[in-house]
Amino acid sequence: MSNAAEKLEEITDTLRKGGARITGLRRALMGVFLEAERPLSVAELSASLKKFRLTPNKSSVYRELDFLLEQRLISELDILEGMKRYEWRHDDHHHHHIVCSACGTVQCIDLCFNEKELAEKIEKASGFAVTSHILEFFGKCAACR
Amino acid sequence: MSNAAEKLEEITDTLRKGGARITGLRRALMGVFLEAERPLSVAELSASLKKFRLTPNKSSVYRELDFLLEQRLISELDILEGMKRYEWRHDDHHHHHIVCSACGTVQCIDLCFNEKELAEKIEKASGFAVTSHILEFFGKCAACR
DNA sequence: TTTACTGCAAAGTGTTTGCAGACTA
DNA sequence: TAGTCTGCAAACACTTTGCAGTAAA
Repeated sequence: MSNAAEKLEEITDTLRKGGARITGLRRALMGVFLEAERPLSVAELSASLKKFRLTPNKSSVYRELDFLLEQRLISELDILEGMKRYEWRHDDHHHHHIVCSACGTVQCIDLCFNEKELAEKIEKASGFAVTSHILEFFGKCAACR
Repeated sequence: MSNAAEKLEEITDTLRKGGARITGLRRALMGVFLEAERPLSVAELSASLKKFRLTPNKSSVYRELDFLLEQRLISELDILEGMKRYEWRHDDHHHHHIVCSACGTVQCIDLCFNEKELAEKIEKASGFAVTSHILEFFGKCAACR
């Protein structure tokens, strides 16, 4: 399906209207993100970019990630790895992750858990106003078991 | 209450029997942890140690944390801060945290949420065997609102 | 042509390691 | 005394920054 390609064109148009330029790195990075179904580390992103015959400097990658974060096109994830991961904000769809402690892979999962109820309880009990949360599971993936 | 002091003596005895030595840093660090009711960063730990007139080298602190982790006396927490936090394993009591994005403080909270049920669902759906999880809330604490 | 973006090198964090010396038991 | 622990300095991994040059529109 060319759904990803269409989406990419739509986004680049918007970005251009905002004064941004669509460089090879930018287009390629967005392409990688749009196809990925899990959060990627900077190392994984750089590796994927090689498929586009791009070997950008790591500072460019970090700067591009900052840009995409500012545009709220991707989000940042930090889970006990000593490095961050980034994932496309597909329709801003909230979800959680399962992290395999054997192979290190991070996958996305949909879950319904009583988050609103919990946030209310917390606010009543401690006066803490919850604005967001993270819920991540660790264990062994099917392949590693 | 001298509960903490008693507990400390009990632990040091056990550690000594295991061949470990109870140095000033070790005793002080355990003291800080036993009194803390929230996860502490290395910087916070070092600051607290000054109260015991101790200004240990940071590598000693990290090594001591490794030791306490090995002994399963503390646990490690990693949440979008670019640094780790450590907390005493009070009776190995599982709990979660609320992180204030204004002042950066991390507090512990007790919660009952359907974690076992969720783990089962995940296993059925993806074959992923869940062994642990983290659930952290972000927002503004009562003092910062 | 304008100015957003890039590469390079250097610096900044948080953390780890090797080694010689200090201190607990 | 024996062996664990410590301080120091240097190295580490990941990330950020300054600056001069490149390229998108």
